Amino acid sequence: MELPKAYDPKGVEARWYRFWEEKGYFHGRVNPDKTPYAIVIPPPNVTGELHMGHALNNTLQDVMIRYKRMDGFEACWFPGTDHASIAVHVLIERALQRRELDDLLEQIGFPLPDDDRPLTRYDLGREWFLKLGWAWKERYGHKIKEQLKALGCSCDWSRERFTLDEGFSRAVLTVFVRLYEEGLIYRGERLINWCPRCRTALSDLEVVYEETEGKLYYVKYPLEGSDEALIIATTRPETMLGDTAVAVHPDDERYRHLVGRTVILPLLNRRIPVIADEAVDREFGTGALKVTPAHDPVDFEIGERHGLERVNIFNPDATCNENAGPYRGLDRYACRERVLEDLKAQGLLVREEPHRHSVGHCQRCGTVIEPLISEQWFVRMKPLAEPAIDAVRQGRIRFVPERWTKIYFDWMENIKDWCISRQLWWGHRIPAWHCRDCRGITVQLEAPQRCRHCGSSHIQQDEDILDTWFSSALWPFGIMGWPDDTPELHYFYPTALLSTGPDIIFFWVARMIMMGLHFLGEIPFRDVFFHPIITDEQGRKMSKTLGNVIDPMEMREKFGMDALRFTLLGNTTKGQEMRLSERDVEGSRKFLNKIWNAARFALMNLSDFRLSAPSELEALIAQARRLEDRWILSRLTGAIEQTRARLDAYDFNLAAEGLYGFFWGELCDWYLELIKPRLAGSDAEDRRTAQGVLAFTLRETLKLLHPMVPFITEELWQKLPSGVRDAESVMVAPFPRPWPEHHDEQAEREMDALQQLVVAVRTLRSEWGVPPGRRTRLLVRAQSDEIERLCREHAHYFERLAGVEPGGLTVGPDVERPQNAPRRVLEFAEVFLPLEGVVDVEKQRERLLRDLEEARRELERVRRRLDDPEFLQKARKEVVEREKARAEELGALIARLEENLDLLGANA
RNA sequence: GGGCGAAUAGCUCAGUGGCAGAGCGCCCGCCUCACACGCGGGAGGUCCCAGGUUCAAAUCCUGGUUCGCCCA
Repeated sequence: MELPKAYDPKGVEARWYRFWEEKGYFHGRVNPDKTPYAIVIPPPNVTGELHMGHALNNTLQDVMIRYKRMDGFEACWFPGTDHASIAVHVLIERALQRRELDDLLEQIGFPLPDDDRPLTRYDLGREWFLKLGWAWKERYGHKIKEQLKALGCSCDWSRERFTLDEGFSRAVLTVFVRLYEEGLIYRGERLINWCPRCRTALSDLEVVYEETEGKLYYVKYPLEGSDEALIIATTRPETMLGDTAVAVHPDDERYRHLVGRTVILPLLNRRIPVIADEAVDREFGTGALKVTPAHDPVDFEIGERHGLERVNIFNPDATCNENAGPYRGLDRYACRERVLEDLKAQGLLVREEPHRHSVGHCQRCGTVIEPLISEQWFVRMKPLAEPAIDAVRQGRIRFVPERWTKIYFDWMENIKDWCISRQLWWGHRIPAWHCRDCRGITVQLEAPQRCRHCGSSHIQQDEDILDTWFSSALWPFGIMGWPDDTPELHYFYPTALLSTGPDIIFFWVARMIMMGLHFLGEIPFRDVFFHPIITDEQGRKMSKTLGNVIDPMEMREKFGMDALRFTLLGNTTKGQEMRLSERDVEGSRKFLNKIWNAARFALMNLSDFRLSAPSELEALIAQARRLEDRWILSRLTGAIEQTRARLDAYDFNLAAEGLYGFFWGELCDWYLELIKPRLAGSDAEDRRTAQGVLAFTLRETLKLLHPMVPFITEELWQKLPSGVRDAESVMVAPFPRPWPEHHDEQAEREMDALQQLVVAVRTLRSEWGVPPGRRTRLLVRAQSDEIERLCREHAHYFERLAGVEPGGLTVGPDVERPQNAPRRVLEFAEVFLPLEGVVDVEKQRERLLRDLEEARRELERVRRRLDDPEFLQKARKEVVEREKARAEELGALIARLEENLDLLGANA
């Protein structure tokens, strides 16, 4: 069988994905004979495209699910997408404004205006907008799914869900109704975060604060019936139009006499009281605070405590309303300018100074948030949070890396009620009906005919929809068919793992835990893995505006998806940041090419290798006696143990690096090189043994690698001689288990010594400029019989790997150094490489001196330890023994180095 | 303002009490019959700083410096 010289992933990937899918390997069944292992995907936004964060997170999940599937679990990865209410609104509304959606609008039959003026969602109205949303989803919603497939994700697509689907929506509404009935959802007037662009309320989490260069304005508020005035400091002078008090700290001597007096609010000439409240920061500004309960969270609370009036001065789009008097109709920033001008004109603006402060912005559209009094729906979080805290505290749910648990506790223990209503359309409409007659609210699953309280038929459904995260919180069980009592829920819930970015620990992870515990009485997942955030080489977040985005699909095009996957895995540490560069992906491609070529070499040498059954293979390797065979099998079983342990601990980088090192550094660099003569040789039995060990090692290694690099491993698997394969696809082959009988410490020790000797010879050759083709003799002065025997028995190693001529090895305890033979001194042996021609004595002396110095330094350190009675007394016995042995070795090494230096002077 | 984390080779990072590591990059030599996406060899370190604990500290503790993230 002839394979191309280089691995070309094009075509391979799509072909095998289709193969797996058609075989039904991705499907997870309710199967009582097996232990379930389930993962639910963090649902990507339906209109989104695969970015590097998706690629990372879904690679991690795919690795785990493939690993567990191969390892005998009933694995099921539940996929789906999220309707992403606000994100979709922002996208669609922006496109409407640019009139980029006219074809879709036409398609759904919306009567387009004749001109090309920008459209808003209000031009369409709710019904048309929803139609447009679905049409949009139809057109773009498949993209991300196709990209996940390109990534290799082995999701059970037969279980795919969309959060706005009928079934899932029922789960969402059911949860709403039940929480309402339990008193855990209420409606009330509160100060909320308002996005004037999206024209909706937001939860606290959806506000991102940014440090902004602003100004602090000092404004005079005259005292009634006096020439005196209080000076307040504010960053938002326009909100003074809504002031209903001025507050000072009760212990502030400067102002104590003013408490209870009245000041005249400038511009509007409203009389407002001076009050005392402990919330006032005496150090800030003048220590006197203007109080605007309707537009500031702190002021709101002060207002609550003092029964102050709440004057809302803004419309939903952040223009001023009638309460702003003469400023009515102005945008909030224009209003600020006018207020400042007017204050200045009246001599009430004392001064202004630069001031850095943080300003809240809408997470989705970036508009500055307006704190606003408004009637909204809230979830009472405390009762839900308590069991969720316990679940993590008791270790029923484990966070990896562990440090995130503290962050979780901090947030959960100070949790605030959650504003869940949104004044948007794309989402789950709140199942509440308001009665026009009695003002009562009827909350139920199906649309009622009459008000539950007064029986009136004048009822109207609440206009608002639910926060997208409200539905996401139900994902782990909603995806399994809840509220119906499905077999999937019994079998796959709780899931084994949730993998996600730490940026949504509160948004999503915490809320899933709360909802899962509340509605199913059980945690939604046992482990939560928080992966690092991907940045560019300089540690900057990837963003379109910065232009530093690395596109996964482009990487696939250039290097293949396996290369991208392997790169991501190799960089998945337990840190919080992952710097990614295209160069890394290129490096992974080289590894894949290495795999390809090693397999190519193996397959070329296995073309005549026939087996009746895989069991015959195991019998064959069981009798392998040669050192390199025993060694590679021992290393293989070590790699198996290690890979399992590392994957189980979510040490993805270590798992990837470990396999990289085993495959390249051991299998390719040493084993393949060592068996070449046997494969080409005439000893049929020996050849067959080598073939067997090779076939076995390759087969098991492909399995080990498969979860990480599924495509290339399947491609190669299918080329294995048929008797070697123990499954029709590597994806369903049994994941390797360590073979204790393959553990062979002696083989590893011996091989290590031989490797050191070979490297020593190679180093000499390289340093002395011996041409690669030139063969030499080699003399080894062995420290022990064991080493002597080892060298004698494996003389062919030196011939094969170190350019030693056949029969050119001399080994013994007292081998004399020939003239003009550079040497290398190891701890257990000395090697001499006789070279014809002139040897550079100086070069040789330098090298020996350097080694000698290092050895002396090291011995000094070891001696200091051994001379210390406390060390001898307190250190563990094996440590002391090791140090003693080491001192001896080093002593011998130094003696030999010194002797060699003397000889150099004497006979060179 | 509060919290969390990081600092180790030129770069990206592993290493968590007992001999300082990997990949990439760099330098030297090679198309050696799987692979130049390769092979062989090499150079390169104040493990951020200062104290402390310990027989022993890159590793544990305290303080500091710088950077990153989260919360208010």
